[in-house]
Amino acid sequence: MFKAMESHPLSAFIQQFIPPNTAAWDAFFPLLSAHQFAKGELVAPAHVPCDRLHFVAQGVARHFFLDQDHNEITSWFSGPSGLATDYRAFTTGAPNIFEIQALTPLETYSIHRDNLDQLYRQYKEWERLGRIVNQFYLIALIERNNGMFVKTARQRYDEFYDQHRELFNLIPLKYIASYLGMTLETLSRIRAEQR
Amino acid sequence: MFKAMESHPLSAFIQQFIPPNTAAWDAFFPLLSAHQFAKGELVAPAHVPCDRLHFVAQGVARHFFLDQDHNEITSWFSGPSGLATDYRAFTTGAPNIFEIQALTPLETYSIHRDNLDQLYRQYKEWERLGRIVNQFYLIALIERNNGMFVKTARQRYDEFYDQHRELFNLIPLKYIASYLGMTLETLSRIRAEQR
DNA sequence: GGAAAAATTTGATCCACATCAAATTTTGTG
DNA sequence: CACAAAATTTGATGTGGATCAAATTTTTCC
Repeated sequence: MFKAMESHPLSAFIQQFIPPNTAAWDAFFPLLSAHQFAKGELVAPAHVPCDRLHFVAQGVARHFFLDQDHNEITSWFSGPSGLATDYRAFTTGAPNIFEIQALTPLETYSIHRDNLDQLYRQYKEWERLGRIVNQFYLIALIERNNGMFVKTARQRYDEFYDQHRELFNLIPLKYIASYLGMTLETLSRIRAEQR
Repeated sequence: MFKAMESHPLSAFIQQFIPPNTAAWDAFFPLLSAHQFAKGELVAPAHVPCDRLHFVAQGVARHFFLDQDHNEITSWFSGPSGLATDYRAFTTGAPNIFEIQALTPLETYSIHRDNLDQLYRQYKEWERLGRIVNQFYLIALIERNNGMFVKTARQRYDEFYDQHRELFNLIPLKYIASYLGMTLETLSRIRAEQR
């Protein structure tokens, strides 16, 4: 399927954890399906059990859910090497609460839950990769949490801007405002006073 | 050290993931140290690299950090089977940002990072346990995050009260207020209008 | 290229919750 | 027990950011 396995879009990511050309390595790639999503398309519809884990190879997606007033709240952005899946739904089998939308043309590779479970069972290296990826996201979330309460809208914007300058001019500000827990108007005013 | 391994305070927890009386099971218990902390005591001081993972056996601890104005922000509570460690510091080797304080007399068992790494390397079952524990906390945090922004102070209180009634009358309200992202006064007024 | 749609800005007003201050109740301790 | 310290409540006032309403700019796409 891929002549040179090393050239698969996910190789660089996996290689951080699993040595190439081992059994654990080779077992993975044949299990992947490739997907393309147009800008605006949904990777998975809401309220449906979700059994594929999508790795982003190209593009940016946002995770969002609907609050009690049916406003869309953006909770995460995923770029290359990120995951475009409601992780809770995928791991627990519960229905999707989060929807994932392509914000640019999006290219993903997905693996079915059963196949991933199989990898976990068969290869210690995959358990390890799973542990480390979970750890990575856990720590990222702890940091995001920290003081989302404590910081002013201004501070949250400044930190996000420093970290993710590349997203501005690529995706609409309304999603960034939502992710940062403020209205579009507040974000606009913060950016105006900057200039 | 423990005559009947099954009676160790962590047995019930570990048993969910690892079958008793296997090599992976037996390897664990001799690596633990027991600790006692008095009410108010710190499990680990801030800004010091932290190399032991503490499992709570008895009591309640809080995780907190200092914001830019040197206010203590409570970010998590740990009861029995919970972890009383700055997980980020423990896993990455970075200095502690979070401090952990015993809110009641606290009993923990701790394992050194090197020994845990050893278990991970030696036993697939431990990699698996690590993966699942990470997954569990990740999902818990995703749920906490969800809409901490979106919900009113009132809603956050109601949900927390339903989930953790046992903490009220056990620990001071100021820590709960901080965890819920509101002032002590606001929490008090919410509780007053309830009655 | 030009009209429609989407995104962004700007302005006026409002409110949930913070802040500051003090009284009251509860808890811990010599 | 007593009293000092800590916790909680209650009151008065202030404010960051929400909400509502348009105007303006940018993007999309026929």
